[in-house]
Amino acid sequence: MATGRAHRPATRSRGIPEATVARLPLYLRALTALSERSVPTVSSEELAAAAGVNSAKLRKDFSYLGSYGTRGVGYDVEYLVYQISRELGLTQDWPVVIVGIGNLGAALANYGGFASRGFRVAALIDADPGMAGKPVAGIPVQHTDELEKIIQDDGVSIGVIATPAGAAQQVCDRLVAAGVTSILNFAPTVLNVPEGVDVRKVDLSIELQILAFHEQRKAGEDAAGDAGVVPPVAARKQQHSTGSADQGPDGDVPAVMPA
Amino acid sequence: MATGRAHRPATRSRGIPEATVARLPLYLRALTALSERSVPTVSSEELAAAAGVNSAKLRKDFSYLGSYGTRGVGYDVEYLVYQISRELGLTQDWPVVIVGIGNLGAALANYGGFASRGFRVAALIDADPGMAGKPVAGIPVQHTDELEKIIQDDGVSIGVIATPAGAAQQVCDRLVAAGVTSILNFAPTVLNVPEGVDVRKVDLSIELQILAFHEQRKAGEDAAGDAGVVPPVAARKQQHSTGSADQGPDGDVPAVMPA
DNA sequence: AGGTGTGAAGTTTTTCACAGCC
DNA sequence: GGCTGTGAAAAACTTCACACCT
Repeated sequence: MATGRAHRPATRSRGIPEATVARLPLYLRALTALSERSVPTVSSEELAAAAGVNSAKLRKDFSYLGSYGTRGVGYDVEYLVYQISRELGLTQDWPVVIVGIGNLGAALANYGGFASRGFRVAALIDADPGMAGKPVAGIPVQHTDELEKIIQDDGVSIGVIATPAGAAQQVCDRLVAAGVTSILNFAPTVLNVPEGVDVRKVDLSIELQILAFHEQRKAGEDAAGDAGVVPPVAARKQQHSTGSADQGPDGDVPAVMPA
Repeated sequence: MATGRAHRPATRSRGIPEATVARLPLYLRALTALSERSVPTVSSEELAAAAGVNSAKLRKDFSYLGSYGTRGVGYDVEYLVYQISRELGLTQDWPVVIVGIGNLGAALANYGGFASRGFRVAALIDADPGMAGKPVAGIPVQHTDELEKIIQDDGVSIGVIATPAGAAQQVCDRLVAAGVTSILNFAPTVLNVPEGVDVRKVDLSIELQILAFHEQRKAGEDAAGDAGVVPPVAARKQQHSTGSADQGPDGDVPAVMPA
C-alpha cells in the first residue's frame, strides 16, 4: 500500500526534529562513556568530537531539549544523560521480542547494549520447532505459535524481525495484529503496516552499496573505460562531495550491533 | 594524494545528492524483483510503491541519473537495473573482508545479498586462534595476523568491522594502514580515520532507541474521546529513512540455523 | 490518455556567527 | 576568557504541479 505520506505533523509543543532524535542515542552513548570515567562536565566541542558530529549541530540539538548547559563551563554529564534518556523514553522498561533466531537473531539476543538502555528481551521466537527450548543468550527460544500469547502477556510493543525476507511480512502482520506498534526490520524487504505502526529498517547490503558508490568515485574518476556493454550515455563520471569525510557519517542512522 | 585533484566547483556538476544515493539500492532491489518476474516496464508509481517511497521523489532521483524513462510508458526494468548498478559501482567486483566472526560476522558472511550485488567475501578474519581454519559460510576463518597480507594480495578496499567495540578502532587502524578506504562499522563506537577514508556505521541499539522515542510519544499522546476525527497520533506512517541511511536491500538476511 | 522530467515552491537540516551569561 | 544558546542565512531535500513527449 501506500508508502508515501510524510512524517509527523509535529506533536504539539514538543517538536524535536527527526534528525535530532536520530542523534540523541549517539550523544547518549558518548555521555555514558564519559560518565563511566567519572568526567563531571563536557563542552559541546569535546562531546561533539566524541560523538562524531560538529559542535554547532550538537548545541542546536540540545537547544531543542532545553537549556541544560552552563555558559562558560559546558554540560553536566550526569544531568544530560538523564535528560536525554528521559527524552528518548529509556527510563522505562521496553520489552522486546526478537523473531528469527539465526545468526543475526542470536547476535541481537547477545547484544549487551540492550539491557543497559532500557530494553529487555522478552522472548526469542523462531519458526523452527527444533530450536524450541534451546537457550540463546540464556533465553529459551520459543516457537512462533506462542507469538501472540507472549506479546499480549508481556505487553510487548516493540518487535524485531530477523527472519529471511520471505517470512518477514507474515511475521510483521502477526506482530501488528497482536499489538506491536514499533518494528525494527532486518529483513531486506519493504513491510506494509497500517497507519500508526512505525517501522525502521536496517539493511546490511544497502550500506555496502553506498560505500561502493563512494569508493568507485575515489578510485575511478577517469580510468573508467567501460566500453563493454551496450548502454549509451557517455560514461560521465563525476565527483561529488562527501568532501573527504574523516569520521562518521554524521547524518546516518542505521544500526545493528556488535558481536 | 586523494585530495590532490584540482577539480573546480564545476557548475553543471553531475553530483548525485547523498539522499538519492542512499535510495538507489532500494530501487535496485525492487527492480531486481521485477526483473526476476520478467516484468518489462514499470511506472514511477508502481516502482515507488514497491520501494516504499513516493513517486515524485523517485522520478526526481532518477532524473539525476539521466532520462531513462519513456513518457507515457514508464521505465524499462532491465535497462534501469543496469544503469543503477553501474552508478553504484556494482558492475565491478568488490572484494570485502569481514573482521570479527562472532554471531554477527557469521550472519554477514552468510548474507546472500552480498554476492549478488557485486561484493565478494575475500576473507573472514578473527582474533581467536581457535577459529582459524574453521569454515563459516564455506570460507575458512583466518587469523588477524594475516590481515595485512590478505588486503594487499586481494586489493581489498572495503572492510567490515563486526568486532566488539573495544577492538574496533585498532582493527580499523590496521585496515586503513593496509589500504582499506571504506569501512562499514557494526561496533558501537565512533571510529577515527584519516581523511579520504569513508566510514558508515550501523548500530542496533540506536535504531531501537529511536523507535522507543516514537513509541513513547504514541502512548503519551492518546487523545481521549472519539470526537470523530482521527484521534491520536496524527498521520504517521511506515518506513522511514533518515538522513543518510537506513533502508535495506536485498538478498536474504541470516537464516534460521537448523540444528 | 498516460506518464516522465523538472522548474519552482515548500520544508527540514545544517552551518554561521555572535549576543549573553558564567 | 570561555562556552552556551539561538536567530538568521545557507544548504539539502522533498513535494507540487504541469509542460511535454509517446
